[in-house]
Amino acid sequence: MPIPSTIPDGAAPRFVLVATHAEGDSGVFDVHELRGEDPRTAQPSQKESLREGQEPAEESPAGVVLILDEALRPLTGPLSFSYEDIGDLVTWAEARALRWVWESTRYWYGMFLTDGMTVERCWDLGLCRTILSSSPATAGGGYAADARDAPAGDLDAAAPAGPEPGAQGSLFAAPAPRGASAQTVGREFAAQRAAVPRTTAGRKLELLLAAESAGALIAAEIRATGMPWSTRVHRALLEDQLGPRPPEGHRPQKLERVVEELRAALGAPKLNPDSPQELLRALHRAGIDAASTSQWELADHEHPALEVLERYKKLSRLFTSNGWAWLAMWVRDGKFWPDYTVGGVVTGRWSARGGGALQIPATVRSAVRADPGCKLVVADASQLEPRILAAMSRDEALAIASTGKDLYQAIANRGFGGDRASAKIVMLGAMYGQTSGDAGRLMPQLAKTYPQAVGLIEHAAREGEAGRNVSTFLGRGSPGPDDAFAAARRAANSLDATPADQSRADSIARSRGRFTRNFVVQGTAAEWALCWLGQVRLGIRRQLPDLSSRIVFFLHDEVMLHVPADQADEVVRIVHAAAARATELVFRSDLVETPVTVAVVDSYDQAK
DNA sequence: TGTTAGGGCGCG
DNA sequence: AAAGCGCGCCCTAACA
Repeated sequence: MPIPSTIPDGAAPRFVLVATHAEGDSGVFDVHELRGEDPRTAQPSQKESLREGQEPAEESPAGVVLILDEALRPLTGPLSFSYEDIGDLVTWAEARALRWVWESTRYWYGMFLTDGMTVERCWDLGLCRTILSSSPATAGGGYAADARDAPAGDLDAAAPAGPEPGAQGSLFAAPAPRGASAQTVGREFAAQRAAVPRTTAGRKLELLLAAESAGALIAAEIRATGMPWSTRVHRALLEDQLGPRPPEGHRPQKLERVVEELRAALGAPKLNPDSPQELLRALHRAGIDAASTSQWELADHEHPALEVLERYKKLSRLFTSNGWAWLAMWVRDGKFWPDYTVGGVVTGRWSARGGGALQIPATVRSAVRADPGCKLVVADASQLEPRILAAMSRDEALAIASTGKDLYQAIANRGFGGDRASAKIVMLGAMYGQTSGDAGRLMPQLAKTYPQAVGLIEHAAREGEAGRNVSTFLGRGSPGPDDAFAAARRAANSLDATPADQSRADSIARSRGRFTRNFVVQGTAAEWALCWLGQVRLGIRRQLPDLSSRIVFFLHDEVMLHVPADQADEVVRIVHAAAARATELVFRSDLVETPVTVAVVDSYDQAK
């Protein structure tokens, strides 16, 4: 592609804006309609139906790019590209450290990766829009409304200060066409940049947007790489615990035997143990006075059948959730393929769909194995949430407690007579809003010893109870109260409110308080983890540029890399350094320590 | 027959 | 009666 030759002398390209078409173009699909689709696996019929016109020739344009400078002035006109020839552009842009701006990293970068191309930085407009729309840090909090209501041209005029746009007028002043044209994408990008204020809050927000976008790159890379998974080991494990693979619709032998044992123990020969109703009735008949069949409830009861039931539940879980059917569905070519949704949780955590990627049970982790000559580097941020709370609240006492290896022991030693178990319960209880039991009883002591930390989460709880929103440290806003909250409050405030109305409203308010209380901590921890992950990625790209060490899994505060054995030591160093750097980036302070535990292993079960 | 709600449990 | 937070997935049961 003749990109470089079209750039004026002296111009400084900063962004590569990617869209499906220029205004007036047709014959290419609309990225909005493809969102959520995997370009690699989408059925041909679906893909083709999105193209207006003839058979999709191999040479057909896949989209257009526009090179922009810092002031978002286009340095080129919209240039069509096809998958076949975008490689030169990627090389050119990466050599200049440009940031790729697009609506969906999942879509565009997924495509790049299929063709073996990587990029270093991006701005994911879809993800950033979600953050900006609800962040209290956006100028006046009105980004969403502005973006919707502003007349054409205004958004461009409101772009951040910089060199004035050329006299010929900006491309983005044009009226919005339908679909993701370069003009639409450009206008959205300008609006998003303008929404970030030049304040401390804006600086934090910018970090969050960058981290979220980096996360999107990583999620796409994990999706393209897959997590090494040994079908052989998994099958052996299943046969060992369940017996041979049963015919469709049948229980495996060993599971069936446990069912028989359970029926005998409960004197219920036809019991279906998967039916909570039937099971509860059978328990009652056997003299077990339980209110539900959950393991938590049954732990308080004593009966020979309960040990059998527990064994049944464990094995049944393995069979239904991670058995042969799961293996056939989700493991291909020796890999499990996690499909992440970046920012899929309101707090900013990732969610995942398909295969339960974020719930891989300990029982099957031995099937996650490094290739020959390779290692898994498994790292997790120890006791992350209380450390995050210490940092975001600037609680000096808790910061001091964070400098040891074991935060809970340090808390125990100051205020709880050295009792680690109690210290942990009360700390977790404080972050989750527990009021009962030991957690509730010890709370006053925690509040006295760590007033800043407890004050922060108590304040978040009060805000939530009052129906107001809270925000993470970097500025991700919580969702507002739901309809049930408002309805309950209306009912409680009405003239003929009953005590029941009042207690219901109180209950819902407290529930929201627990949510907002936890939101600030869980959400800020997610931001830290995202920065950590981003720094791990950058470290690998820069220090091990052959890209054979790869991030293959991410789970809230844990990351796994698959690396050549001779790179393992360097990766371990990178992972540690990235954690320290993340803390500096987010909190601009190193008073609180955020140590990570790193294991170099051959299989996942060997980590911790 | 297909959809939805809720119990239960895996992960952090 | 109230009950520590956030998820996804499997199952049954209820309902259209």
